Amino acid sequence: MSQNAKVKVDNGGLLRDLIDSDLVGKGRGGESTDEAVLKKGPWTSTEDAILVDYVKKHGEGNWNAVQKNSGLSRCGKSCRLRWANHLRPNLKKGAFSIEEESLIFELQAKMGNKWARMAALLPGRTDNEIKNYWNTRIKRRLRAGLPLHPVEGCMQAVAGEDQQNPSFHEINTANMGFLPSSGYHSPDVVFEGLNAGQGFLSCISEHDEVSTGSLQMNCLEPTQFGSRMPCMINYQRGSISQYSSFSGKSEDLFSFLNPCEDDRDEKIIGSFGHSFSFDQDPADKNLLPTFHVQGSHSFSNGNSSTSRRTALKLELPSFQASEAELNSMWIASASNQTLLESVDPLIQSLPRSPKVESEYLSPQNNGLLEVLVYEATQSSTKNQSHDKGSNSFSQTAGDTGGSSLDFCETQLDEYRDPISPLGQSETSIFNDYRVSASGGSHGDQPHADTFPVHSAVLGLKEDGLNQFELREREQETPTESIYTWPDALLASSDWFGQRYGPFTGETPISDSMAFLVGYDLTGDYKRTAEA
DNA sequence: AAACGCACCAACCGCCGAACT
DNA sequence: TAGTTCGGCGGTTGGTGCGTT
Repeated sequence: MSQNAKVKVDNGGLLRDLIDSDLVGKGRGGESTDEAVLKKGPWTSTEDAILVDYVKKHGEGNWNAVQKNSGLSRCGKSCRLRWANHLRPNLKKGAFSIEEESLIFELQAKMGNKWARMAALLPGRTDNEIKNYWNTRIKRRLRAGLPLHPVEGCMQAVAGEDQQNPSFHEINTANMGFLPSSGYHSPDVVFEGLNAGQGFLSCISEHDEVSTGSLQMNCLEPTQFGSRMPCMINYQRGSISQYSSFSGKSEDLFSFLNPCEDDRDEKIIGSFGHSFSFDQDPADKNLLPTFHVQGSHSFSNGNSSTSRRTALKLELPSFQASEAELNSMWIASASNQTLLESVDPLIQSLPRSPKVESEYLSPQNNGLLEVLVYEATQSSTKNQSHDKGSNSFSQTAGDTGGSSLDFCETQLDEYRDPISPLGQSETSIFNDYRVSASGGSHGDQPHADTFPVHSAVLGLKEDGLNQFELREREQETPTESIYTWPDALLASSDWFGQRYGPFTGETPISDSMAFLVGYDLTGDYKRTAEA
């Protein structure tokens, strides 16, 4: 039986068009052959109809049989791809929703380019779709000189991965979307002479001897933000110079922090993949340096002394950032009352709902999510509506029941597993926020200046915000905490404040974020800018 | 109006692992 | 156990439409 005849049997009338066309059974010379040259190129509606019809009859799978049984001059792979990406039911067409985009960021930061796995967590989306989206986004961001991931997202994700994989550099470059080395080399020393008020180190308490404004970032070049792990440094109250003894080793791995003016010759040395903390002995006031392997999440917050203390956790970018961008990042945090110190206590007070962490609080979302919000608000609201609970971040953690992404929770659990590095990566940012038991009586009180920003990024529910704000306004004394810098601050200082201009009530970002969290950010941003 | 660049998307290609013989 | 087949995955390419110059 000729191939065309077989086709007629399986597909009936559908075949007539196909037979008349040049799709089936024609070789290069146009003559029909039993060994037809498989067609390439775009699929026609006729071919689609044939494939759909075939799958309806025979089900998915055994794709190589499609060509034999249906007469489609397409290879099995092509059939499978066409079915999976375009013809199968329940495919979701159209632009990605903000919810989906944020999930893609999170998943990409965790998984790398595991598009198929991501697609499994995004109902109706295909791996090809996600891949295209990401690649397009990468191009756009690279051209704009923007990081592919929010800082913390990279850090946390890679930090977790690094615990398992001995070569986190590979993970970084492979999974985190770093710039190619041709454009930005990845030096061992990736963070040097950070300038306070310019970027990633804005989490220093105002009442510490090392104020935010006393830090100097001497060198901020894109090349210095190579594909490396973030540098995390915890220090306690006291001059940084006290810790200069730590600078002796592995300088090639260490980055340097020059605490400016009065401490210019003194450095905090941190290494990527590791962290130092300086635990103060309450008895002799000596600082007891401790070394923590990053990923252990055993920063000094866990066993902090009761003495008055301030801690800095420096989380350096593991990806490229333009100087201008970095500069802008610092601006918002240049004041004594930094964004970071303000919002960090908030994190400590965040509800620890896994759902919240997953859907809203994921470090991987921070930063880019704001951009997404911005872009979304700029382009259209086609994917969002205020009362569209299933697709809105304004919903609370407990309100996500209708979300199409709910089912992802189960599969995402593997990434939350506290044993899993992924799980750690997701939760560590929160675990690291601890308030000193003594000292300020209100150590758990967040600063009102910026926590709404943080909350916005983190997706806190409105009533929580108001509670925080009320408490904050009742107690204005500075907090004593181990400050960790969430990437949300990047978002607030850079993505919001600079890239899109100072926050005003009219900015699309503030509006959109207010929309997302049901909170008016205007006043908070104004305060921050004025600080 | 034409040329150009860019974004987006669909599809292909090569590799790999699992299943099967 | 080795070879083959098949399906899946990720990287890449090519086509198309749109905006800009």
